Amino acid sequence: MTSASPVDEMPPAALVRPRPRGRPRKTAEERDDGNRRREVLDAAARLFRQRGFDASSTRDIASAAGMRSGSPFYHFENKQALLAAVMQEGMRSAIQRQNTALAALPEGASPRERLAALVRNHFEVLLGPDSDFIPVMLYEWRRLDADQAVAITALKDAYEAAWVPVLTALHADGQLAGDPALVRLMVFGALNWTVQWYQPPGAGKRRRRATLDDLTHTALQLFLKAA
Amino acid sequence: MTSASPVDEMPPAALVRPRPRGRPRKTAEERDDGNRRREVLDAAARLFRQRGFDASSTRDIASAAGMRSGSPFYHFENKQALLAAVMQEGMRSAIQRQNTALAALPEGASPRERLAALVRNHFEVLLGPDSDFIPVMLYEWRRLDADQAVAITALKDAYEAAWVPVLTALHADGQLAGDPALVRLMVFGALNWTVQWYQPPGAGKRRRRATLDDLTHTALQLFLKAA
DNA sequence: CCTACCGATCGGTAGG
DNA sequence: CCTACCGATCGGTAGG
Repeated sequence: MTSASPVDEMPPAALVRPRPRGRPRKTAEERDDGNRRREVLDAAARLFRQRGFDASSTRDIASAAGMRSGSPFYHFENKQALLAAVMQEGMRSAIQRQNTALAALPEGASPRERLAALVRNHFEVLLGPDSDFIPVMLYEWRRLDADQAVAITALKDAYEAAWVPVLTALHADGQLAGDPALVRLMVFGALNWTVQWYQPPGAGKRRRRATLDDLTHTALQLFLKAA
Repeated sequence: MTSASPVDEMPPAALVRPRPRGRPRKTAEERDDGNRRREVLDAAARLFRQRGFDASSTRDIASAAGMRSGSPFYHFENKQALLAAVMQEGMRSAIQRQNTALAALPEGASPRERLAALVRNHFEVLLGPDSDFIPVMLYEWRRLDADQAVAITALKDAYEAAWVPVLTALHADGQLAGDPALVRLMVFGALNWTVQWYQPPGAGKRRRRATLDDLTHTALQLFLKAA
């Protein structure tokens, strides 16, 4: 700009007149710092997923969280750290859900039943409610720096570790064919790619759309040999 | 900027002294417009794949093609049109390769052999030499406008159309299980996701890395039932 | 295709 | 967390 726009960040006139210290008062709960941080995180996750990291400005995120443009930087050092936080929160939540899903299985659950639980939970994490975080992790890897990538990779490895014994058992049992390392990557590919095309069965349903149970069933049919 | 940088686009001093009309003369072949356009396209594909669309500036692309910053706009109306051109060129080439691969099959090739040819060709298109175009198409969809998306979708549908009868035949034959529409999407997911992790067997091979034949073999093992 | 720019937007910050 | 702002970069263009 040749001369910085003088009304760049002026608040609405209604707010500036009786000098209400910037913003309407929030309740104690809303003003809690951790809470506001969480709102920034949620807004960032949603925008990063919808438009991508680079196409989401920190101003967009601030606005979506009901803040002024500079305020996200009170909670996060920079935009990249916000991205890393979205990914970390996504993985933390995903690992927790996965542990819960596995713990809910009956004692002597078969490898097949275990895989069904893992796949179903994975679809929930990718496509269910509050599912913006993990897709961001899957599709915005490149924006992390080396240190951040290491930290997130550790979480991702922890998440995937639960799959290894299940896939190994199925392979040993003849229900899953092919080099297990490559098979695991391809299975995750088939599952993760749903983010690109899946649309939940909403109100405007011309044809019947697939549910997450449908996806799970189809995936198991596709991958596993014996019934 | 408060005052536009005055040396913003100055050429190197060596070029400015005896006034050689900006640039060293190119040979007739290099000066051909279609050729230069192709160089822009190739540079854009490579950068869009490596860094993503938004993270690749038109200046980066110009520089990679040996041009000044404004020159890509002589060949393409804007950056988005350049992206669409990358995708179109990718699909044009992919469809041509696929037709060639199918035509090379023996007369009575089985559905299994046909699938192997399709999968192997798909890996070539995704991961082989000159494979920047299709990954860009897969991962930069969101940057297209509605009209561009329609045009590219038509090409993508044409490419995928060749798979449908093969998958249908395998399903009818009991070699492929699950709802064919969902199965097709999951198969493409498993294949397309390789872009995220596959690294070709290069010089620095600690362990032996998978070849495209390995990937093809594993994919068929994973998806198909009977031997 | 280069030169020489422009207007807009963006990430980020000092100070309160 | 808001105010008011900065420096940098970016897509794009007129004219040659």
